[in-house]
Amino acid sequence: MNKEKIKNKLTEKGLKVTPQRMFIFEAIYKLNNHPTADNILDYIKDIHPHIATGTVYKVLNVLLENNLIKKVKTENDKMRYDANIESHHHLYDTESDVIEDYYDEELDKLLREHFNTKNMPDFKIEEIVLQINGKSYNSR
Amino acid sequence: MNKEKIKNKLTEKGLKVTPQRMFIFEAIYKLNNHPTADNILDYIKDIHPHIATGTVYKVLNVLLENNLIKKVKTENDKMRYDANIESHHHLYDTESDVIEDYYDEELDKLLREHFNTKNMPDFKIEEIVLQINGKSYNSR
DNA sequence: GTATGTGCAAACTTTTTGCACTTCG
DNA sequence: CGAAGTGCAAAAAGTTTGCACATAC
Repeated sequence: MNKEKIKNKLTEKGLKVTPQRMFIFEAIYKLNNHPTADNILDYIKDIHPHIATGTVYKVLNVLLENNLIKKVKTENDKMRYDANIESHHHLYDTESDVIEDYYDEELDKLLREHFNTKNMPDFKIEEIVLQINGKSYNSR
Repeated sequence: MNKEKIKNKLTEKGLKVTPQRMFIFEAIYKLNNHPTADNILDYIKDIHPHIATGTVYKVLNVLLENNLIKKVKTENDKMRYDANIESHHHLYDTESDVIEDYYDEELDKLLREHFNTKNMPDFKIEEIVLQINGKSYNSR
């Protein structure tokens, strides 16, 4: 995700393009492992020591309100942010607290079919997110 | 869930049965709509005004560590507690922040079958929780 | 030029901690 | 009786807010 694209995303939403917004938004892409506000703050403050904590939170909230990023929460964990706004599922490693994105079109199709036949008159589904808890054996 | 059963659950885990633990645990059952710590505190303090906030948090953490209750988290929301430790899914009303439990054996079977055929060598699944986001039209 | 955004510090909310005292088993 | 639990108040985390100043458009 390059600077030009990030700039366009801000402009499309009618948001002013400020340096702070640019590098905070970039940071979420770079820290692609569902960073916490704290991760983002650390990363940013290394490069731009003068940024205010309040500004980072304000920018995160503006990006959230404009659907440019998402929030992710898991049990035993604080709020995290995700620059990946496509619909996707999460593999959650219960030991390390690492969240990995999980895509599975076949599964999504299965779910769509299941809930189409299922009659749920009281609830209008907008989105289904699977949280798959377990242990990851990734060599990292 | 009666007092005797709650008492047994504590004893089985080798936990001392104190009045505080009894009525905090009971409160989570009674406030069955995935209460926050704050909901629990309000409820308890009405009946037992002398209980300390710290004690409630300590008891909640003891119950969690002993798998007697679960935590539930959603985006845009604070931590909640759930006395229902059976595996189940959640219908999350994005407008009202209400979480309803959702059971669907057929769906669980579908998921089991799907992930059995799916080869995921790097990940050992322990539990799958669907968060179904949408709008509830429940007459309440 | 003006609406919008930022920096800063203070405040707020939620949760944890340390320690003396109390209670369960 | 001794280990474990509770009460209290202080502190730690995480996040929000208000307002003067700065900047994008």
